[in-house]
Amino acid sequence: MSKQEGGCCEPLPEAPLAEEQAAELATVFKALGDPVRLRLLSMIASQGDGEVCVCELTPAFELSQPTISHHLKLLRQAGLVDSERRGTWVYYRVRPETTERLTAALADVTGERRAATV
Amino acid sequence: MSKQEGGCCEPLPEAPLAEEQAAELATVFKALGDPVRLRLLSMIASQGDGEVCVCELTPAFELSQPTISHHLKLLRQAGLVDSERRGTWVYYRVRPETTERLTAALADVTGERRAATV
DNA sequence: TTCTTGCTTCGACATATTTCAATATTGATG
DNA sequence: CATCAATATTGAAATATGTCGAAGCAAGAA
Repeated sequence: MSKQEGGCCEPLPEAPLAEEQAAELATVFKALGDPVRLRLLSMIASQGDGEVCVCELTPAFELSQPTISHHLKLLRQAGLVDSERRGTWVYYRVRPETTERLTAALADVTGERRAATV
Repeated sequence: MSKQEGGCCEPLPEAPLAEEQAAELATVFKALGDPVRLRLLSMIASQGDGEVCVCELTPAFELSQPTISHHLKLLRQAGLVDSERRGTWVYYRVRPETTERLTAALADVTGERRAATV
């Protein structure tokens, strides 16, 4: 007799998203939670050959070079991109494993169940 | 003669993601960039009837009730959830328009072009 | 009305983030 | 070797964020 139609105030039986997973996911979303990093990622992803040199990215912003470098580092730490040095230049590319897992996780969190989370 | 295979250091011709859109998107991703908010959203989304009372959400965390309220406010401001008061209780539900647009935008930013952005 | 319950808002504090200038590092070149 | 060019790292300042306790507000009950 404690739970009827309008029933309320019973703690949810199970947490759909575990604390650990939430913390991990949050790190990635946090990396996307900045306009500069979003544009950087978009620029990297939209290159046909999948690679972009830092020297192509930096002039697209009215920010100092160290600032861009810092944002790229956060994207890298989130696992969203990878970097490789070739000669003097450093090239960044998207890491599809991460973005695909992220897409799946987003669908999961928002309730658009589409496929099992990898 | 200025752009060959190993060519570099030419600023990208066009920004794939405009500054304005990036700022908007970043707001939503920023809202997801916190473990508590991710779990809140997940809890709201995973309810069969699509609605969850705040009183069901709060006890799932070891945080003060005002803190939970604050996180819910951020989710609401990001357009991810909606709230409605019924009597003493306040119910939250997911806003599918936003989550669907977000999914499309994520695919766009990460290069997984799947469908036109709504 | 007054009381109680559920939730939000306010004010404050500690921590995190964003940004830059200065410096360091790495690799190519003279 | 010395020097230059492309990135990264460091250190510091301004701002933003997460958290709490206290106070405020709305709705039902006595």
